[in-house]
Amino acid sequence: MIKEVRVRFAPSPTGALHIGGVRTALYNYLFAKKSNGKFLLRIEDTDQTRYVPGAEEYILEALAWLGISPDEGQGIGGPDAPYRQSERKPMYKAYAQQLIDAGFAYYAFDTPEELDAMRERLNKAGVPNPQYNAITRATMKNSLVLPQEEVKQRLDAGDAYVIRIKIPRKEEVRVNDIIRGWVLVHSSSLDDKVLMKSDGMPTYHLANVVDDHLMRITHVIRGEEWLPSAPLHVLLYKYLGWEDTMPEFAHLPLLLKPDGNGKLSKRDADMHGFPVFPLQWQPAGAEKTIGFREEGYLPEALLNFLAFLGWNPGTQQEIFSLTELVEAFTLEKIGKAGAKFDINKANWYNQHYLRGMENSALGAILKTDLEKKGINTSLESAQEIASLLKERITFAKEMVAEGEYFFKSPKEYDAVLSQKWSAEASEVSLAFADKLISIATETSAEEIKHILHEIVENQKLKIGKVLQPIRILITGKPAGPDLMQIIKIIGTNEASERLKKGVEFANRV
RNA sequence: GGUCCUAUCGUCUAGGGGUUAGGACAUCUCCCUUUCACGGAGGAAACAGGGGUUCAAUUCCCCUUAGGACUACCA
Repeated sequence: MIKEVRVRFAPSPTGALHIGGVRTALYNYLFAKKSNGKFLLRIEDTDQTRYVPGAEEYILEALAWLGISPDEGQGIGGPDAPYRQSERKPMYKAYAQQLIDAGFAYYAFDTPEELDAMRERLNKAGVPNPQYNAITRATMKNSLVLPQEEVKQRLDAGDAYVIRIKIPRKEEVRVNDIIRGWVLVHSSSLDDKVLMKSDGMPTYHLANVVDDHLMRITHVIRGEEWLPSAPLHVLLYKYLGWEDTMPEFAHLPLLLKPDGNGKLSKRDADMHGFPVFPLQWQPAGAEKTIGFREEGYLPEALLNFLAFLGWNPGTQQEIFSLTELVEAFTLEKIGKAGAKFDINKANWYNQHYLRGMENSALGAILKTDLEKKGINTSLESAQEIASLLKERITFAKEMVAEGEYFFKSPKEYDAVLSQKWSAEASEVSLAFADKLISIATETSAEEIKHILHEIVENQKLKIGKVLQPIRILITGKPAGPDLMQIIKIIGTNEASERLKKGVEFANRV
């Protein structure tokens, strides 16, 4: 029987989920579903000082909004609960002890001051990268150099200590990455990383290896920033005796800022005026940050966009539903190089998916948006307006501003009006206004068009000469959906009034 | 500085020893339309540089350059 695929998304609850994290979650989800496996959510909250209330709920809500909720994990439950590392605290200690007993780890009693002093001393001596390693540990206060008696004494006395991994002096460590192939690192460039902190909590390194093993994770799919510590993790699997079941690794290319280089940050996003968080986020006492959801991005658009940032199916198809993504996804097709975050493309995807939305859905959105502005319309009318507007917007929320003229007579007229204005336009507008007031309310857009054309023909004019000025008179804007439809919707009386008022204005200027 | 990763149009990318180096976004032109948008047609636009290997390198190897990540008792 083939082992079930199990992957995890393991964010740390230190704030809102970054969009890069969202993509990592998405790839994990896609891979899990493609393989008929499980997608787990584990909360990595071993740093109690960085814990932010609400962050965990935020993560769950964000994944739910996108439709990539985990199968097991924090907030869902499952066979390996608890899924919050702070609640798994006792388990780590046992494995750390196992490592010490086997001689792969040791106690270190150095104070932060002593560590600083060591680094400073080494810096002065010209060592560019001071490390607690095979060489320097000989000069520090740890169970490798201190007399056994003193170690026991300190331990019994409750002295603060950490547990460090004992990195071998000379050993080639190999990591096989699905995306990058073999990565070789010499152990001499690694340092004796802390495994257990003095507060009794494990560090990420120990916790993620222990949990991934206990949770039977088969593939670790995470950001490239973890690649440098992957050799350490490989060593841990080996020292813990779990080499045979060690998960496979896939280190994802980073999401880069749109201009220049470097990891995409919130600052970059703010500068360019787009979100980095899926949902809005408001830390206690701080300012609210808007998210993709509030900005008006559709989940399917964001997902499609994100999926293509670093991955490509190898075909010409660019539009993929979540189900199609699952079907097409493979880790092998993930690229190696970082991808710049181009919000333009995201907008295009959004526009695309928006156009695919039902008028009824769009109409409902427009109706509530209007209500917020104190304007009431019927759902039918909102739907009709939405159908006219949807081809010319990127976000649903733009409908209110774009279609303002459906509800309000224009307060000002676009400057194009004065250029296009003429005695003929004035005459036609007035004649049209007169006609409009005399016809029945249920007159169709087609008939209204016919009436206008008749007037224009009688004057021996071309429609193009007068239509744009008339449009501006009625809507205030030089562009928009079919004018006759607009007139039909706002009503012939209203249109007539707007025309008269507009003509007066235009002739004055 | 050290370790590791990376390098095809402006951007996301396909491709791969011999191709007119393909697509999408953005951009430009034209068509459609009363306008804008949508849609349609077309254009401009790329293999970082230098060495190898080879009959042949954008593709394989090395170096350079550029960029990035990591370098905490943070994840």
